[in-house]
Amino acid sequence: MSLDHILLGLLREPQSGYDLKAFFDRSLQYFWPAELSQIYRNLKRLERTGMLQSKSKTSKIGPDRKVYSITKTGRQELKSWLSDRPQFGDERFSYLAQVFFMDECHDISATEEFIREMRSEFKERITTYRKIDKEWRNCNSHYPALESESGFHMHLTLRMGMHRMTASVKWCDESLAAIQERQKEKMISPNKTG
Amino acid sequence: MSLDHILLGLLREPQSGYDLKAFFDRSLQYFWPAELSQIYRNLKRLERTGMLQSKSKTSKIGPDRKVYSITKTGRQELKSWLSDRPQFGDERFSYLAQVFFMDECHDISATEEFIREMRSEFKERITTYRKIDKEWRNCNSHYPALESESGFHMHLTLRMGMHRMTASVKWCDESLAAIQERQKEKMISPNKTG
DNA sequence: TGAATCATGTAACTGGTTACATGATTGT
DNA sequence: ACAATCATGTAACCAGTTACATGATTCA
Repeated sequence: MSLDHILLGLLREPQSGYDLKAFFDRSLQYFWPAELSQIYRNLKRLERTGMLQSKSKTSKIGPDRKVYSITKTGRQELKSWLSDRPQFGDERFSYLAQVFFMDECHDISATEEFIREMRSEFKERITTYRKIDKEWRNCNSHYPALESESGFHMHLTLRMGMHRMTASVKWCDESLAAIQERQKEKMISPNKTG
Repeated sequence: MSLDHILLGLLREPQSGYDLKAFFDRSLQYFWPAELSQIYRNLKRLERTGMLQSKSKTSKIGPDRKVYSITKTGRQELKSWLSDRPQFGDERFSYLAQVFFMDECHDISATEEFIREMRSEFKERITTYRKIDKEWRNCNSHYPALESESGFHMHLTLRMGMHRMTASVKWCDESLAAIQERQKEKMISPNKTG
């Protein structure tokens, strides 16, 4: 179960559930979104099973917080997950399913508009990833060098995001061009399509 | 809920649950995997809510099958889903989470091996997508022209898969090169990393 | 004093997986 | 006769979402 392992990974630095949520929303959410309610639930279970321990801490800012940190058992479990083979085959993309069936609309300009919206989302992601990269550079002077080990691996996932989003934008352009090309052809030699 | 809508989309051609599962495994599974048990459950609900209707058909090969087809209400629901804006923000990739935390292993060659396995999976996907493309070409002489409307949209999603998998392979090569580069540097001027 | 936000949670629900049950048909 | 596979399902479970409850703290 990935969320459990992600929490273990993040809790090498002791943190509260609230802090963890903030971190998810700043970076991890792009490959593993999580809701606060679920984070709290899983933290509880991980403590019950001995993977985590917690203590209440009063803080200058805001009410008391429950700070979790990883135990020896937890670290073992984390390592065992990391030495698993890469886990594929669970990816779901609603928006691709939408494209797949969009001929039902019998209106190619609907597809065009849809792809333009996809394009702008992908572009925005690239900007966001660049911003995150800058933030991390500011926090850690070694980042993204291999010597700052954690930084290096975090950087790798960001690069994957950039590669994929760039490819996705290229796909949008290719698709929009194909649509326009074929519409031109149609105007010259019209054909039944319905 | 995407699975419901995907089933509606597929059932423009009347089919049984078993047939649908076969189709999922041949193509859709790459952006929306589904188990038989869940397909049957959702088909039942879609019939109860008037989106689908079914009739038993005896077949020459094998036992009776329950063939579902879409109703007017179902088609309306399908169209309303297709005219929604693209739905983002639900994507989950366990293997990227694994990379993100892999520094915990303190063993860069583990990362290397992991990325090599990713690479071979991505390569395999490209081959698979090409195979599917060929199959579809054989089934429909118009494919992937815009005139064969459904074919065109199906082709678009395949192209997205190819773009993304190609980009992912490039990421693997870039990452492996970075690791090797940095290991060379280390051998010349060794540094503490733990 | 009252709104915003910090912080932790619970309950009900929906979506998806795994394991199992059942029985017909086909091929050896 | 037996195994494989065709075909439909149920039950128990696990993961994730949405809506709501609670109360402290901060700031205008």
